Amino acid sequence: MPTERSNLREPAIGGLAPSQLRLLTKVARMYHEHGMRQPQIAEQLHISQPRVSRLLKQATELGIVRTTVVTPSGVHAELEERIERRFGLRDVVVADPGQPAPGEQSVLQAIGAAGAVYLETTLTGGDRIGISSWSSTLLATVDAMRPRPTPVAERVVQVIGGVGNSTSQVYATRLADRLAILTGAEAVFLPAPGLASSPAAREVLMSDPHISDVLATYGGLSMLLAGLGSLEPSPLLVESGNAIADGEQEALRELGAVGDICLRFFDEKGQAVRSPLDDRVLGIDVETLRSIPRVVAIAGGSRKYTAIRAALRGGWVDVLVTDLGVARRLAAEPDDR
Amino acid sequence: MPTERSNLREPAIGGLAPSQLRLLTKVARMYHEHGMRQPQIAEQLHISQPRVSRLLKQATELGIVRTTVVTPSGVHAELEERIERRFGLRDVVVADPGQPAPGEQSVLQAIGAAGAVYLETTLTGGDRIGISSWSSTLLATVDAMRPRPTPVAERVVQVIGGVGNSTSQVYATRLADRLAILTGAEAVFLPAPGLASSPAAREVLMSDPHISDVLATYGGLSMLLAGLGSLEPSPLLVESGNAIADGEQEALRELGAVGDICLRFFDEKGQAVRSPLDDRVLGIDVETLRSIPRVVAIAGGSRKYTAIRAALRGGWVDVLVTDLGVARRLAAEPDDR
DNA sequence: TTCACTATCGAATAGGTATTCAATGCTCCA
DNA sequence: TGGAGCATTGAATACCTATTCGATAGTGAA
Repeated sequence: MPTERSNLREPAIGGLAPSQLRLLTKVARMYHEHGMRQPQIAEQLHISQPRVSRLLKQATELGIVRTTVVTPSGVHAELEERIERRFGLRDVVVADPGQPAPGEQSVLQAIGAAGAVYLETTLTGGDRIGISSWSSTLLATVDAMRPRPTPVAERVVQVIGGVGNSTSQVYATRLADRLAILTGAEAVFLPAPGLASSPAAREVLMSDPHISDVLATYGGLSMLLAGLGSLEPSPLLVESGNAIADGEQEALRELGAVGDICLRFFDEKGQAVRSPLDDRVLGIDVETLRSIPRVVAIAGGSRKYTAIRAALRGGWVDVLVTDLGVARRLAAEPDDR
Repeated sequence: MPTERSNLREPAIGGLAPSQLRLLTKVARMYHEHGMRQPQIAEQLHISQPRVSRLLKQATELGIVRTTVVTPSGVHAELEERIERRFGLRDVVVADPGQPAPGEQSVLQAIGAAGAVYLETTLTGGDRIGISSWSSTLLATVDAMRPRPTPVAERVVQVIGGVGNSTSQVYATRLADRLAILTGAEAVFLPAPGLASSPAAREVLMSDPHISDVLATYGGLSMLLAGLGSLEPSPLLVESGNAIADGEQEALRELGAVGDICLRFFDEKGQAVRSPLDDRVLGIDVETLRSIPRVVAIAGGSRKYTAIRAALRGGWVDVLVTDLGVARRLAAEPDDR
């Protein structure tokens, strides 16, 4: 098959003579269909290995070799990519509750499972994880995780105090505890309410070494696992004794707040909303939060849509785990950047 | 690297959890479509480079990533021209499976890839495409298409209802859906069975506005993408629950039918064969079908030879994408016009 | 013919990927 | 409960591929 003479007039498809095309297809077949290595092909055709490489490249450019990725049904790769691009996220995971109009419970379960898988595959060791507590979404996530015998994280730190009465405070630390057990990490609790009764009370608490020591660890976090709060009443918040009084919620809404991450509120555009509440929150501050390399938000359900969108717009989040419904709406958002 | 597998069904969820599939697809797209290097992907997804390599390998094995070598047009130019002239076609594309005696799977892949290239090069925008569903050939075609950044078609319309059980009905719409996504077009589905249980049932269905609205769009199609059916049992038809009962097939054969396009049957000479079935088919009718400016048939394999020849003789088709074996036989046909 | 320019080629090697290997976890059976 | 056997993992690395770079040949103008 070696060389042909350079024919004068040939139809020339793609700017190339058919003889060239035949060589291209031949090499492409040997490589892609017969699995031959380039040196083998080179030897058989009496050409050099770099030449084979160049021919293959050319064949790909000309579309003679085409590689396609078929998205299996039930996987929403395009959707995820669109959201990643639109909001500049590192990773998006879309969980499919598998029902046309899923209830909150199904959504919770779906994103919980997806979040768990995400953590299981991406926590490989050494991470210092912050976890915002009291979110039923995070609870669902942690519940769906399988215990790892080998430590896959160094430390799990509670970045927000407990909320509400002492019962739910316990519950808040439980989340951090569970995650720590599951990942084999050391757990660091924040033995304090998430919301002090006054700025002064917060100062007092923060001067307690038990607490300040914990706060000092926030700077070294490599990852934050957070739920997103919406300013609609959430079942859990209500249950846990209305951490944020109705009046305060109202005030926040009037300031334009639509949601929060770790009790730091933001408006529709994702801009931080300052409020008197800020000085009573016992937890990670905005600056430290934003300096964490990987902030993973797990949140879904139409009730939280506005909050999720705002969090993405404001760049509060690097990785989002959400449900199909929210994902579709996010993907349909006009690009406002 | 053995490529030979009798993988005749859908994307092949090889007993894997959806979350696994999701990751496979994600990695595959990052690598093959976005051209990212493995270390990059590893970093972004917080997994190790060897893992990325293994995931890619697995994705290839599962058929999520498929690489095909397409015969560039022009290699078989003479053959193509001869068939065009003999049967008065607008265009013929001959795909070379590249093996002396290719199995159905190789033929499928070859003509699928060739069909994909044909579509990619001839769809330039504004087309309203009808697509006949449930054809494994069309599936192979759509699977081999690369996504286009700009929309190249206006609308993709399903011109035949689904066939068989509800599972394969979904599968039928998926084909239209995929094509719509790939071309950036709006998808219009026909939410109905392709074959009603009785003429009366068909009437009822057709009076449903969801369905009649779709039927009304058939008149404006600028192009039809169709498979060709032969009256030999096809693996897919059998699998999807014998849409056409054996007895009916037999009856059709006795009427002289050798094949169909969109469930409209024709005999050896390409003449339409009227049968009781006609009044049960929910899809495009013969007259509308024949008025479509460009009917592209993608079909190959010796099993379908008689049907293909008949379709050409009857002038059902303007463009044919087929395999080398069929092409050679077609070119050797005596001119009987 | 000569010269300048460009295209093409292969040796060397940089770059990227797949595999090996040892460690560890899981499953199943005694 | 213990442990044999199999599966999975990432670090190290062998392997394979793509690119660089200098050499050579073709091309066209003077």
